[in-house]
Amino acid sequence: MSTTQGARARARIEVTAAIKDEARRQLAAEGASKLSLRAVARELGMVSSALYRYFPSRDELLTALIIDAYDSVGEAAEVAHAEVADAGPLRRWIAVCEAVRGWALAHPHEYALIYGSPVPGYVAPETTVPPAARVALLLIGIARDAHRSGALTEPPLPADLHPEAERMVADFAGDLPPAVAVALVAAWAELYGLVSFELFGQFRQVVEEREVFFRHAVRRLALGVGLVDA
Amino acid sequence: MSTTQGARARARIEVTAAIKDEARRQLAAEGASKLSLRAVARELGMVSSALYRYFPSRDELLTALIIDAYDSVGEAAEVAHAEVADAGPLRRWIAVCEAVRGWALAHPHEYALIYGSPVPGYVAPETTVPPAARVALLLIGIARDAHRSGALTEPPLPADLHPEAERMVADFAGDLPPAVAVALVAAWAELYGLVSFELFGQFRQVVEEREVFFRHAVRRLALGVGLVDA
DNA sequence: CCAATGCAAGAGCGCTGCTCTCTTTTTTGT
DNA sequence: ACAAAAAAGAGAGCAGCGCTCTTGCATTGG
Repeated sequence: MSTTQGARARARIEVTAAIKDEARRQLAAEGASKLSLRAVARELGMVSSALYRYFPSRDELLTALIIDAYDSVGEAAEVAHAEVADAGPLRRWIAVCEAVRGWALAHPHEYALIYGSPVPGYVAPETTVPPAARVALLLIGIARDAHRSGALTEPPLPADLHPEAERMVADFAGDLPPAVAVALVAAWAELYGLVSFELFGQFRQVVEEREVFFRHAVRRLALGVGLVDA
Repeated sequence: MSTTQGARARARIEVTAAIKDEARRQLAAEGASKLSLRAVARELGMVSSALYRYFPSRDELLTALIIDAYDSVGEAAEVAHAEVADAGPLRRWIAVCEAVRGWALAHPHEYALIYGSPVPGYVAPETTVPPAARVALLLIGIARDAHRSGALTEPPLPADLHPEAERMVADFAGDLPPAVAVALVAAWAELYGLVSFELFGQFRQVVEEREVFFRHAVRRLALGVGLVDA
């Protein structure tokens, strides 16, 4: 039934994809704020108003690109992780972090779109949540495996964070120790601090050997979570 | 001579300030991308073209706001630090970090302007460097004081980062141990990762008790730099 | 076969940053 | 003191933007 459900439906899918492709091209070339519906339409040989049959607004188009970007960085991290799936937790952690950094350097504007300042007044719809969680799930998985195999030393946790930590465990950290859940969330945010500072130019004239610096920094993040040196 | 160097010069200073004030108002209200020269001029009762006598372009106006924002967060951090100047390094570190977070929560759009995605194609001019360094200098100063008083344990530093670390020390870290300089830079970036994730909504449904979580996280950052528990 | 639907096109609204020209006002040099 | 020069404001205008509305055409399903 879905094989050939009319030339119209097929054309719609193709045009939608073409719009996203061209929009992604412009995004990569000039950045989100220069992404123009009219320019996309022009490049595709259609008139601007026709584009509204596919995306009800510029924000909706951006949302589609955001989801794709989350999926793209998530997949890059998953692929890099799969390549060292048999290695120790520390090695896997570093592989995921370096994959995120590599993807960010290769797709700076898409990175800025998802981890930079949110478009003003724009609230990400629920649809973006699952793809956004892919990298985080990888990191959680690494910690969980380490925990199961005994290669995890619990970091300290102050008393006033116990309730919060328990909630995190119940919500998404599964069978991880609460202190590890808290440390993971912090390390996750700190990882993006490192990537963002490099990408947004804050390391200019401060860090030169960015590759080795990053590797060292994320290694220390892993140690902070409790992953032991393998 | 500079007391009354003509009504014209004084008027120019006042008008320039009024433009920046109104622009900051709009920035705080709607965000950088909605800041409009025409709207600023309208609000000030002038015509849009007149504004170009004071700022040659929208980007230049934004740059002025960026510098002010760096100074604003820098001063907030310095004030908070001065209030606990006699305390131990850890306490001072936490005070600075919490001041940054507090400022960011109070001025989200200005924070996004300086630490979010850079305006596409926009490269910050050299003028922005000194104000941007104020917070970093505070953190360096805390580490230096701790080092002098012996309250600093050197973190580990892999061999391949030694040259980079030496360069950092020569460039801006003064008499700090190289390993501390590297750890400081990383902690600095990680601090902004924590603040950005909270501000840009990545902690939604993940971290609820953001205040205590943040305090704990930056405390661990300080420990990672080598500041010892006082 | 024909009515209903989907889609593209075009015109148009109000907004934007920015430039150019023209007039008025203030400062400066002789 | 007065003319030349510099600075500032006003207004029109250009090209671009997101978005809406109406109109004609093609495809589709009953």
